[in-house]
This record gives sequence, C-alpha cells and structure tokens, in this order.
Amino acid sequence: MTAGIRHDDLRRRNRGLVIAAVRRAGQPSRTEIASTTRLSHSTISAISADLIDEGILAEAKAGEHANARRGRPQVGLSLNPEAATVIVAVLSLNELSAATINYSGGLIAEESRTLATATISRDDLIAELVAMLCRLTAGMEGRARPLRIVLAIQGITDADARTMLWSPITPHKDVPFAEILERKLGIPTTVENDCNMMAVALRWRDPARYRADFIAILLSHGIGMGLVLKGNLFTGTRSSGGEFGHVIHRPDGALCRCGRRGCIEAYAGDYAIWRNAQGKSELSTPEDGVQPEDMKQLAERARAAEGPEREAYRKAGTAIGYGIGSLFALIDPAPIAFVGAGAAAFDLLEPAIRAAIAETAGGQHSDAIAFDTIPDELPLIRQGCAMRALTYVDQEIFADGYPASPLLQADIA
Amino acid sequence: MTAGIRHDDLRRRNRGLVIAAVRRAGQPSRTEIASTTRLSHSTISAISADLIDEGILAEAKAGEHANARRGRPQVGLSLNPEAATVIVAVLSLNELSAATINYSGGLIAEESRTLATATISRDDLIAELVAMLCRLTAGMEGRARPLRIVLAIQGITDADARTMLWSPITPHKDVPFAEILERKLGIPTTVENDCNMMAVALRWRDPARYRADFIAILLSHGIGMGLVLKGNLFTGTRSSGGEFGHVIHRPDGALCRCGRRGCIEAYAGDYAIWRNAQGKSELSTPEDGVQPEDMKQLAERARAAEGPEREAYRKAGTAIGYGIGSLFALIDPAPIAFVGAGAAAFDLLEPAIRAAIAETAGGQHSDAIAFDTIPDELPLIRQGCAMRALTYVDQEIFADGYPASPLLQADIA
DNA sequence: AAGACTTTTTTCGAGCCTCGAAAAAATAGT
DNA sequence: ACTATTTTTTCGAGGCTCGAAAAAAGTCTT
Repeated sequence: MTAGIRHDDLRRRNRGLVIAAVRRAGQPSRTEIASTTRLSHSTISAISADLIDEGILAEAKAGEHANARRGRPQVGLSLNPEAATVIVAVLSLNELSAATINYSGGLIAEESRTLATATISRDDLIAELVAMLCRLTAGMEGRARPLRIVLAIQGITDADARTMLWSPITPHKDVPFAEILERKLGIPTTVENDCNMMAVALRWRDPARYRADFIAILLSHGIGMGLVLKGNLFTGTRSSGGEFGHVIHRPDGALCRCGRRGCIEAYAGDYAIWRNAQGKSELSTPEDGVQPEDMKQLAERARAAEGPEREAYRKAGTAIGYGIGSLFALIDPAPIAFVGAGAAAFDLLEPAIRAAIAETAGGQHSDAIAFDTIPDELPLIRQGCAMRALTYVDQEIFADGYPASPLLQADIA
Repeated sequence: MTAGIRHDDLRRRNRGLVIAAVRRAGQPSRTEIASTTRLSHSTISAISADLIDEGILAEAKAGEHANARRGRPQVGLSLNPEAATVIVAVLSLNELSAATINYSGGLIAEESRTLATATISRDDLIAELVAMLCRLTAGMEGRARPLRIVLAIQGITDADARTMLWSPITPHKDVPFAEILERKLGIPTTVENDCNMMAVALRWRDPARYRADFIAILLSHGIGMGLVLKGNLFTGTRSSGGEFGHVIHRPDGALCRCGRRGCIEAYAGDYAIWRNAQGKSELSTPEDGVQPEDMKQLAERARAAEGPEREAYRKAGTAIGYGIGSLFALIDPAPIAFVGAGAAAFDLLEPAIRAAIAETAGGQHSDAIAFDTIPDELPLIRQGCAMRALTYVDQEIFADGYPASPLLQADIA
C-alpha cells in the first residue's frame, strides 16, 4: 500500500522540485522558483545554496539580465552543464544513432550508422550498439561518466522499460537491452518506445500546447502512438502500450503486417497506402521495401489528380480518423501531433480524418481538434530520450542530496 | 505547476494514510498500521491518539481478539461509525434511490421509488431528488449531519463531477445536480458516472482480484464502462469519460441510440440484441421499451436452439470482444467484470467475445483473461458511491485535523 | 555623488514533525 | 511470583519549513 511520508522525503521532494523548476524555466531567479513551487523564500534560498555547493546549479553571470528594474537585481539560476552526462540512443529501421548529452541538455558528441536491422543477427545487433556507446563514452570518467542511458526503439518494451519485447524492424524478440548495457557499461539504462519519447519531447518543446493531454502519432511504415493523459505519459500496465496502429478498424478487413486483419496500420501504414494505390488486394502480403522516395512520389500523384493514389490516402485517413474517434470516446479530445515522413502527406489525409472523427462519439467538436505535423521524427525522439534521462538524474540522483552521491563527493575533496 | 510540500502537509497526508489503513483493514492494530504505512510506531501512536481524541477512530473492546499470543495484546483500531454521515443516491432508468450511510459504511436509512425518468420534467426530476434527500436527512443535525452527497447517474458528467452533461435515461441535458443539491441541502456533492462507481466498489469488494488494473462493463439497455488503471479510476479529461459503448465497431454499421452508426452499443445493447433477434434491419430505430423480462425470454430461446436469437447474442459478443481487444491494444489485458442484467446471458456472449478478442492485438493471451459476472448492478453502484463519499470525508475533511472542523469542535465543548 | 528607495536574497529563531531508544504496559508461560 | 514477550507510549534529538528581520545590490532623485 501507499507509503507514508517521512521527514527526509520532504527535503528530497522539494530539492527535486527546485531542480525541475530550473530545468523548465531555464534561468529563473530564486524569487520565481519560490512562486512556482509555492515554497517560502527561505526554503528556496537554503535548497539552492546546497545545490550550488554541490555543483548541480550555477548562478548566472551578473551582466546577463537586461531588464534594469529598480531594486536588487534577480540572479538567474541555471543548470550546471558539467554536473552530469547522459547517453541517448535510437534504434530505428536500418539506422542506429547515439549521442552524449550534458546536464543542461547540450550535445557533447554523436554518432550514427546504417545497419541492416531486418537481417542482422541478434549478437551483432547488440555488439554494434555496445560498441557505439563504448566509443562515445571512451575517456569519460569521474564526474563526466554518464549517469543514465535511454534507448528508444520502434516497438514494444516491457513495463519496467528494460527489455524490447517486440519490434517491427527486427525479427529478434525479448532482447534485454537494459540488462546488457548495464553489464557492459555499468550505467543504469531504460528502453523506451519511440513514440512515447516523441510525446515527452513535445511537452518540453511547447508546454503551452502540449500540456496535460495530447497525442503524438507516428506515421511511417507502421503507425505508432504516444499518449499523455493528465500530465503523465500513458503506458500499458505490462508493456509500453499504446499500440494504436493495431486497434481494429474493420473486423476481418485488410491484412496487417502483424498477421491480423483490419488493424488501422493495415490501411494507414506506408505499405498499406502503397498497396492500395497499386490496386493490389487488401489481403496481399504487406511489402517491406516501400521507400520514403516511393511515398513521396505517391503523394505527388495523389495531389495531382483524383485516382487510386488519392483514394488510398483517403482510406488511410478514414482508418486513422475512426481510430482517433474511438480513442476520443474513451478519453476526451486533445491536440494531436502527426510525426514522421507520413506527416508530409497530411494534407491528403486530413479531410478523411476529420470526416471520420465527425462520425464518432468524440466528434462533436471535430472542427476544434488541433492537428500539428512534424515530418522529422528523429530529433524529436532524441530530445525525448534526453529529457527522460536528465529528469531521471534530477529526481532520482540529484534530489537525494549530497552524501548519497559518491561521484560528487570526490569533487569536494 | 506542482506545488511544494510544506511542513503541515506532512501531517495531513500521514493522518490520511492512517485513516485509509483503518478503512481498508477493518480493525488493524497500531503495529499493523505502522508496517503498512512504513511510518514509525511513535508516529502512528501520536496520530492515532489524535484521531481517537477527535472521535474519528475508536479502540476495539479488549475481549474481541481471540488469538491469545504471548506479549501485550494488540488493540484493534476501527472507524467510529458515528464520526460522520454521508448520503448516496442513484438515478437510473425509471428509478431513484438514496440512502444515508454512517462513517464505517453501515446503512442508516434508505428510500427508493419509481419515476418515469424518460418523460418527467426537468423541474420535477430535481424536486423528487431534493425531496427524497430532505426526507432522509430530516433531523440529522450536528455531527450526524451528512458531510457529503454522491449521486450516481447513468450517463456523462463533467470532469469536476458537478453536472450531468447527458444521460440516456432522460432528455434533459446539463443538469447541475451538484450545485442544486449544495444550495438546497448545504452539503458538498459530486455527480458520478454509475460505471465508475461500480469499478470503485469492485476494488473494495475484492482488492486481491481488482487491484491496479481492471475493467467493469455494464450490460443493460446501453453499454457502459468503468476503468481502473494503475490503481486510479480513469476518467476523461473533460468528462467522466469511458464511453466504451460508443467506440465504433463497424464504420457505417448498425444504427445506435446516439444517432451515430456502428457503435458497440448498436450491437450489444439490449435494444440491439432485441432488434437483431427480431430480424429487423440494423438501421431501424432503436426501441426504448425492451423490458428485462423480454430479454430473459430472448436468452432462453437462444439457449434452447440455434436461430436468430442466438445469432443476435453472437453479434453482441463479437462487438464487445473487438471493443475489448482494441482497448487491450492501447492498455494491457486486465480482469473484466460484466455487470448488470445482460451479464445473466454471459454464457451466450462469452464464446464470441473470446473469439473476437483473439482476432485483435490484445488477444495473444485471450484464454487467460479473467471474466466475472455480477447480474445486479445497483448494490455495486451504491457501495461505490458510499466508498467514494467516505474516502472524501477521510482525506479532505478528517485528514486536515481538528481545528478545521467546526462540527467536531462543537463536540468537545 | 550621496542618500533614498526598491527588490531580492540571506539569516535566524520558532514551531512542527518524525524518528529511534528507552520505558511502560499488558499478557502468557513457568 | 517472576520472567519472557510483544505492543504501545514517552521523550529527547534532529531536520525541515516558515515568517520576520536584516543584509545586499542595484536604481532613482536631488
């Protein structure tokens, strides 16, 4: 059952709150922090003094604030970029990339390479990943040693974010990436779904728009979704959840890559749009080799004239729209970001999406539902991973206070 | 943004925790409470002494514990039934009922009456409700004065649980029941969806089975759902949410009571099963007058022999199954309780439900999904309302400590 | 340029809260 | 009657947050 609050939890939570306020606001003064956290000035003063002593926060240089008001000038607090380091890695179709990131979110180094993910052996896949991360972290010791790895994958992870249960980009299942990386590199690791990381990133990029409730939908070869509800990333109870692409659109409908029939993806995934545009049967085997370039041309033809291409996009939009509508019957309408190469053809999808939503229970206000499109998913996924890794450091390591962190201890001596 | 924890919040939360522990366990000793809350014995001792002083908790009589172990015997703590009173009311098709409940959940008094909900005027509906609650609370003053009303309705409420936005049982919309009752009776009120209250009740009835994640589905004239995810009742962001009955099963399919087409309810609601069994078109207007007795006979005929009746149940099961499967694609499989008169015909639905789930993404483990049936929904709804009202009193009133409560103040003088 | 004014930040003592250790209480065994 | 055992209370210590007051660091005014 729920645990009680002990006295020392209090400090920990309030330290975490101060760190979070600084990460969010960028360079807030102590006064600003006091007002956002509703803690007293004295408390903020004490906590921030500790955090500065520990090298987690830093005071901004005096000259930086331009707004010359009367009174003692506010001193901005910022994250000390050198307080920590984290690693992000993204495994996607035929590509592996990774980067080291400093505590304030800045890029230190990055690397990426193409990889035949569909055919590579399990051991080679793991070896490539480990090797890349070893190269990136070579020479980073002491305080520069990364405190956290976040690996984003296309596919499903377990609820503890430790194992890739299944992925469309590789035949290998149940790969315990977190355990492997922790053993090889000695750095705590989580494995996250790429769409969930997109959602996390959107919250940081535009908190005004993507605040408490919103949806990120990835349109690419497959269809993925990241869902934020009441300010929390929504994950399944046993897995990363949110398999929006495999919600059933039409029972006994088109054949999906997953082997089932009638999934949304079987109408709206790249391969499905392609299949429909070619006039092939909806029951024909999904093709893996549809290239982004193919899709671009397909979209061009669809824009140019009425025809099977346009019809294929219409069907895709309808499937997505009904899916969103069903989701809206369970939760309430929220802003939606369409991410990925498929979002470049959003103009072709939108009318059908809106029309389908209007047919559903969530559709009373279908005109008011806001859509955004973001064609390039990789930067978004990376940013999400980085923020996830950094907030972990914020809350699970730095909030705990000095003596608990041997790495920092060394710094004082 | 998130508020900091102040020093006095600490006591409030820990008091709430102790009260919750007692409500859950029934008659735990201080030692047990200390171990479930993980607070120290001294803290529990201090808090429970306060709570006993305030008349919220009471020590059990000495002789009640039979297990004669060595050492000082444990003293059970229990809720003082007279610490407070709450009211529950349930508005359902053609029936209004209400009860007063004491602090330990016992029934004090109840009343119910039939009401032509479909045709009654808005003012009369409100007047009936107010009158019933006034009768029930007559003479309850001082400490006996109810501290909370929870009204359950079939239909949708706003996110603040103050207004009935829409209900299938009455044409009246946007009825601000909470405001009305607060003005007329002066008691804080919330308006809740009936299926959500069913879910709340299941958690209290069988916490081992219905713990963190489960689903309650109401099968009656319409189809409703209450969803608990990660230990929290899941509601929409702007409304009570969970309109499972209006998730689309087949685009452009059967005509639903809500005016749209292809909703799950349009296949699985009583009226839909009836319509299909009669061989009527799926686009024919839903009939309101299908009686429970009719459905019983329909089920009998379906059990007796293959025919349109059995087929109608099969279609209903398929719709429900696909709906559950789509839900399972977004969240993970969880135990499901089927509640209501329709659950009495669950034997007719189950094969089709399981077959449909197996066709969906959530269906890998469709055999393992646990189903329960509970034919009588009213007691469940009531219990849910009672627990909701009481935990409100626990956490929002009694956790705050003595001086804040003028009603209790009077008791000391 | 000096003093007045304003705003931010720090300091300091008070008041709570939880905790651990020790004491007290209450009962069963011997 | 005395010991062992377990529960509960008591008590002092240590921390934390808070409000008020003081200190700090500027701008504005004359």
